Amino acid sequence: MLALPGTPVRQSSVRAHNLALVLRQVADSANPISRATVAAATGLTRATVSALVDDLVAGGLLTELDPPPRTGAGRPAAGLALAPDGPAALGCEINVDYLAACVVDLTGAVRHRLVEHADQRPAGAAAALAGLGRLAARARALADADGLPLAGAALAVPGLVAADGLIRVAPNLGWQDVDAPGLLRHAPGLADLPITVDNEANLAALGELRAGGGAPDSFVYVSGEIGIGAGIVLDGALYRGVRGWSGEIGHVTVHPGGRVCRCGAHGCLEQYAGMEAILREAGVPSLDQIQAPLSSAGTALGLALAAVVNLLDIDTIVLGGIYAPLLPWLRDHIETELHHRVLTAHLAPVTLRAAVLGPDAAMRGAADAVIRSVRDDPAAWLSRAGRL
Amino acid sequence: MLALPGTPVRQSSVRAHNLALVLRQVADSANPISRATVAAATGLTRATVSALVDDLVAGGLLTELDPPPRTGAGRPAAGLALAPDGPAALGCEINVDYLAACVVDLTGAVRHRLVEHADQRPAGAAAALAGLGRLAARARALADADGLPLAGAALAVPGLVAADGLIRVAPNLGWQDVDAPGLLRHAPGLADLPITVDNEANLAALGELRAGGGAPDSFVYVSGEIGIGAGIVLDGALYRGVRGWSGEIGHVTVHPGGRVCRCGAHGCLEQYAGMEAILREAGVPSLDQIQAPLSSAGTALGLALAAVVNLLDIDTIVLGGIYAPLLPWLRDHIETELHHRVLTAHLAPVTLRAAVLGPDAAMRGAADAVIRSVRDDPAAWLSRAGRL
DNA sequence: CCGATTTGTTTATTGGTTGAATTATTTGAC
DNA sequence: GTCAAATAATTCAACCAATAAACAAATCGG
Repeated sequence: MLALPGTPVRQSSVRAHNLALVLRQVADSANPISRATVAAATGLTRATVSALVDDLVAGGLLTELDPPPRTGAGRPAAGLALAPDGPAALGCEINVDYLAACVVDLTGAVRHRLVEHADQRPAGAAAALAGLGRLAARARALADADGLPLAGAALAVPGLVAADGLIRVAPNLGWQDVDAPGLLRHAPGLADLPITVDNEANLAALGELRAGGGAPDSFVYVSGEIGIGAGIVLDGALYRGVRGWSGEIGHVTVHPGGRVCRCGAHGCLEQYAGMEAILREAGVPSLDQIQAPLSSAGTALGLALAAVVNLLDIDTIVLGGIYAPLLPWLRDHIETELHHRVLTAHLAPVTLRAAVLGPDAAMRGAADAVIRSVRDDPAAWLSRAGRL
Repeated sequence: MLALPGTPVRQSSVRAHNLALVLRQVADSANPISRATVAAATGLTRATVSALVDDLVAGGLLTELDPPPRTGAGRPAAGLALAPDGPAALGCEINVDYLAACVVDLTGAVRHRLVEHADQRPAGAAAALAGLGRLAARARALADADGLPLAGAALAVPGLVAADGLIRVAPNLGWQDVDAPGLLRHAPGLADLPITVDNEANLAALGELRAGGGAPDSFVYVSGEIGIGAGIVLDGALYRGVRGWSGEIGHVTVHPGGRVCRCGAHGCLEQYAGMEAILREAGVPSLDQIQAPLSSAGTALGLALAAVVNLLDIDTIVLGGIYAPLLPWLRDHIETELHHRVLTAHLAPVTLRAAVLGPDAAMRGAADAVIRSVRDDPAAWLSRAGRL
């Protein structure tokens, strides 16, 4: 995608697109890759690729490495790879019982990781965001020490986030209408960085898209915590919805007329498959006693996921949060419902997978979102880097 | 969108993009519009716009009209508008009890419309497609008489269609694995035209997107017939799903453990809000006696639509097929469920609307899909027209 | 040591947009 | 009735980016 529809295209947009194309080709290659290979893979000329690579190297996004092992006759290739000292990202997360921040470099490697366990509910939003600001400042200092320039910061929160970053509701934190970007803009660690705020499940889904061992480019990520959220990835891009509130699978009805939910409705998934529901039914949480509640949780999840698959024709479901370790006990129940209720189940299978990133998924996804924005539009970074 | 991500961009793609940009600007304007206005609106130079318009006029996509009423001093503008004699499209539909074809010109006007009522089930797929071929031939003759070149044909069918146009299942026709494009390619009226096949609800949704009085660019179109399908439009584009089978809302569970559906599952929406379900409960179809079944149909619909809104954060639902005329009796029941079950209902309203196109929606949408493809990529038509 | 081979760079050409100058056509003022 | 102002559209030189083809660099195999 070169330009948004509705915007004119000039020659510079061509260059911007092709810079991104070359960068992506290098990023997607496991090993260092030569200019000639990039040219062959993209369809651009070797001359053009050389010129583009020059810009990317000058801008600190690519580095030239020792050539890969020789393979035959001819001049040896110069290896290209993402610059480990290129623009890095600050990924942050606020959740009910912890604050976290991490620094991820352009190659996707986690350079630093800071976590502060503490219940965030008593002190309120302002205190939590102030605490996060301090954590971010520490992370930033570590990045500075490594000589890493920061391209931006992203924050994952368990709630509904508007397009401008305003947190409209975070039920499990008890927050409402919190201006997170406004409060963070003055934090010492974040003062001059572009900050984005997004829903925790959305960002975790992005994290899986990037890091997940061969995640397909359309899937649904289900994040099971106290609440249940989902991140919907369609054709390799997060689908946020008209107002940014997509993925509220926790409030899909699975038993009309069933238990009352915190949201006021009856029979929401959250009341049958949320963490509290499972623990409530289990009593003492030994593995044996958790079998029965997991059966009803799995069935409820399967019911809701069947609706997702029927509506969206998704072929992969990734379970994260508490569901990832529980998947062996949930799988049969979920798959029974999927097979039974998905119209196309007999035409093509639906894959059910556990998330690979674990509890860091949202924070990693937040950082990845920033890294991805640089990788997707290197021209913007180059002109920004030129101005600094 | 200039090029698919992953493809290189050359100067010719710039031209293709800007041709589409100019054409869209003219198409979206209610009145004839001048080159200067297009330039101002798009951000392109007047010189560039002139050059692009020259190509579009030469290719038969635009025509120059008398200027709009004068407004002040200065040379009067030449009015530009879509050419009514430009490339037209053949829209076709096969449904349980009729065949239909229409010719729609570049401006979106329906030039011809042919419908043949007859139950298509007894004779089988080959006979139905042969009948459609004859109908298409008649439509094509009418287009030829008007001097309209045809850009392509699209066919709407009530079933699951694979990416290559193969009809995998059409439950209400009793079809399975029908190679519609293959059978139609040899029909006299369609011999040399590119043919696409798509699901009826998908195409009807596209029709509403174009024709619908101010349809927003993300909505769900629900097509109520014997079966219930949905077309999902996200950000102005049809979302088809990984395999093209999205929108199967008819088989979303609304009463787990409820009535057995034709698909084998229990409690599918179709069993509570499908045409047969409504008529079965109503007995004699007088308006008074239909109140009670509409109440349970509306509630079931609301339940399924609440899931759609919770998952996709859609703010508009368009009801078509039998639901359009029944909306006054359904509205309260649907809205009650939406208000009760949509997590974000109190933050932003969900609009419920009847379709404006009526029973022709799918056929119109089929034609519109072809017209849209020309409008979205005029460069392709120009080079094709040049070769002919 | 020399030809074959592959990588990367240089150079002239081409396609397409831009910006400024130019031409065309009208309104309004004197 | 003529001229100045205003707006629309076209022409033309300059520029930017990609291309193609020739060229330079570096290695292997004999």
